[in-house]
Amino acid sequence: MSTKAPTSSAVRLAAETWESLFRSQVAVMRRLQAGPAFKKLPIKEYDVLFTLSRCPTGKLRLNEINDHVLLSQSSLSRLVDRLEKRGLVERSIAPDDGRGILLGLTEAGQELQKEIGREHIRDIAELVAPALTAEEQRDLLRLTEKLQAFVANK
Amino acid sequence: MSTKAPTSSAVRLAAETWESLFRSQVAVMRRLQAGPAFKKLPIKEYDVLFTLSRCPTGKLRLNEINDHVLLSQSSLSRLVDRLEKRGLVERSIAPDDGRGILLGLTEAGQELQKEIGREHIRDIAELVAPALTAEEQRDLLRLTEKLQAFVANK
DNA sequence: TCAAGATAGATGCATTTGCATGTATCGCTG
DNA sequence: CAGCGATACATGCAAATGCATCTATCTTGA
Repeated sequence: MSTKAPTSSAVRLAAETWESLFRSQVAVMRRLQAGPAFKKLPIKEYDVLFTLSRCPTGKLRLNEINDHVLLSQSSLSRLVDRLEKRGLVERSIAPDDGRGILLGLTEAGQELQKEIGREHIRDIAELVAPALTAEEQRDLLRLTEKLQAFVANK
Repeated sequence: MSTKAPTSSAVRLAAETWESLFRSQVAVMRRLQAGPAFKKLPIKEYDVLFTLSRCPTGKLRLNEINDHVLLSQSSLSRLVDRLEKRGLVERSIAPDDGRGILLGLTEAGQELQKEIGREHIRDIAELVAPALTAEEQRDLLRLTEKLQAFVANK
């Protein structure tokens, strides 16, 4: 395996790249979460509904969801409590693992996700589409996917 | 001014791009904040020290700092309280605006920032540098800067 | 120049978060 | 197959966060 020391310029480039990725995410997120759609439901809670809506089976384990969001396990547990109290999701015991909890959207949860989602995707498009050409967006998509894939397997 | 309606594929591309940018940020941030350096100081508090350390004058207004972080004004105010109580920063009144507060690093704040910064930049490099080539990193840097610049002036 | 609205930052209070820990189930090993 | 460490999720509690509001200062316009 390769263990050559990184040059200081390589370290600097990586740091600047991350810094810029991070700040751009902050700038975009700030705008998005200020949108009127997120008066109904905080964006972090929406994100869980969204994640469930994208899942082919319609149900996900809490630990799988936890990998997608920047929240501790206990915070996610209580966030799901809130969603459940509002009747937007339902917990059920994972059939293949008695410790696990499967989370699924209720009818009301699906509807609210779609409703917020329509506004949200419009806000995203207004912010991102005019900032970068289609080709630049495809590049950015590819690079962030590659970065994420690497980080996930480490 | 141009007001042509975006095509649905353009909307979809923008949404996927943002989603990927966001998830990659979550994945990287999760790793970074788990680093041992952030036992000493939470990453959000470090970020304020870092921002101050990068500033040519060494001092910044609270509202300027607030633009860089994903925190409400009141949360930043109290975060700065904590930093001040630990002797890492000092508040002073902005000379040109009696309402404004200038924040600067103390000696101890500079030292702690450098100390954490050394570990932090190493973690970043270990995560980002092997994931993307130097050219890819330069592309990602350029694209996220462009996105951020657009969002900032909107 | 002074009154009215705007802006910067601080603070009370309810909500959200994370850490440490608890409970239950799983999987492995002897 | 019994026991023991590991894993999944929940919960008590202290700390952090955001919203609404407050105070102080600035800016504008009559």
